[in-house]
Amino acid sequence: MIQVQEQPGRPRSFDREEMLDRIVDLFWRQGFTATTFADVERATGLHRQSLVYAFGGKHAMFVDALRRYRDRHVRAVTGLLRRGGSPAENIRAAFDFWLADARRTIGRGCLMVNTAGEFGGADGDISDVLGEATGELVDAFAFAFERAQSAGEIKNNAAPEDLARLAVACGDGALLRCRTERDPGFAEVSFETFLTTILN
Amino acid sequence: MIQVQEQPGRPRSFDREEMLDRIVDLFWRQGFTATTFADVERATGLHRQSLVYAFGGKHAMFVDALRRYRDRHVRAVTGLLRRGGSPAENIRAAFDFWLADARRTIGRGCLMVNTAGEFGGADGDISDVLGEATGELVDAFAFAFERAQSAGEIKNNAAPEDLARLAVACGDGALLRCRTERDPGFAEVSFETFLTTILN
DNA sequence: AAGGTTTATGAATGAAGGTTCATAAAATGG
DNA sequence: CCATTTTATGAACCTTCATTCATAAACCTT
Repeated sequence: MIQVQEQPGRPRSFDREEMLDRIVDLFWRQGFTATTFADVERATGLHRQSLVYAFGGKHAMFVDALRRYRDRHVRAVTGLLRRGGSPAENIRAAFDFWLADARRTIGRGCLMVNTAGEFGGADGDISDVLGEATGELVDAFAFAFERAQSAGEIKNNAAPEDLARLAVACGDGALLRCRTERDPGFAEVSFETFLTTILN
Repeated sequence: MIQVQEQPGRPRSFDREEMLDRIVDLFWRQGFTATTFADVERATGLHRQSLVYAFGGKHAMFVDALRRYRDRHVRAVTGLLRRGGSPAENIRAAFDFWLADARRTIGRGCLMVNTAGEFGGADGDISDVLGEATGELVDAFAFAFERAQSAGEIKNNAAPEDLARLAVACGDGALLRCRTERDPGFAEVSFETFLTTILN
């Protein structure tokens, strides 16, 4: 059971959130099935049972990690897209964020993308997180594209939601390539070509 | 050991290629790790040891399946792109092929994309097949884009190789979405938007 | 200080799954 | 027809791995 230290009892000797970050990295690198409890023990320095107490089993732990990844990475991008100022600049900033992330995490790609490939629609909890994250991303891009069109920053007159889907498809596909290749060059070129083609 | 029936001996009672097609479907649906030998036995109706004789273990079997998928699906697309006639039409035909495939194989996406997400660069044999397939695809798109530019069929003057990478990123990202969602609408919109934006 | 509650640690459990062994069957060649 | 080779089938094996049990430790409340 997942406990939250409301009742008296021995206090937790570690920072749950910090450990969750390490677990995110682990799943990000290895995927769900390839990651064993022994791996998590090694990465966190915690005992197996402590992990169960804190996160409640491997599957629940993974869903937690996925949600945290969404909070840290996906919502960072949507935040950029929903800023004020120039929407075209925000769109560029979103892709730049992805690129910076890719350069910092060589060989990992995107946990959402990797998980989609590994599970597909087989697992309900996981599909929910993936679907929500994609929806948030598409909505944020659509918001920015609509503003960009209104402001006359882009000529392309396709529906903002359609442009948004194309942007997400391009992003996901490029980040997938960042998982198999150690060189983010594919993503750099894809993004740059997308931006110069769509923006202006 | 993988044998080829050159020496005398009891002949194989099944069609190896036909069974490989069923195995491709299985891995395509479930991925590598989630697919068990019992699953393969069920899908093929063969005995476990017969599978080992014919394909040589789970890993080798998967690599075989991946190569077959490349032959059947990836090279179908590159074939379209390398046809004579209108390169713009060929490019559209490539995306149409992907769409038709997606409609026929709901919830599966693309085996190459799924595998990239599941393994990343962890496995040498698999990475080789994935890398080769991506390379062939990018080259074929670049070939078509270059011809399209020369023929004046598209205005976009970005480097053909760059447009090719963008096309592949868009394709992969959309097919990934076809794995998590049962509706290929995301891919339809992404492709259509890409084509109307890039082609003329 | 004592009871209750939560965490820490070590060990055991039990199932799942890929691989291998062993024997029978079916074909070819001399 | 016998030897050899390959496939077919059933069973056993052995590792891996997630889960659970059991006991000690730490903290809060009364």
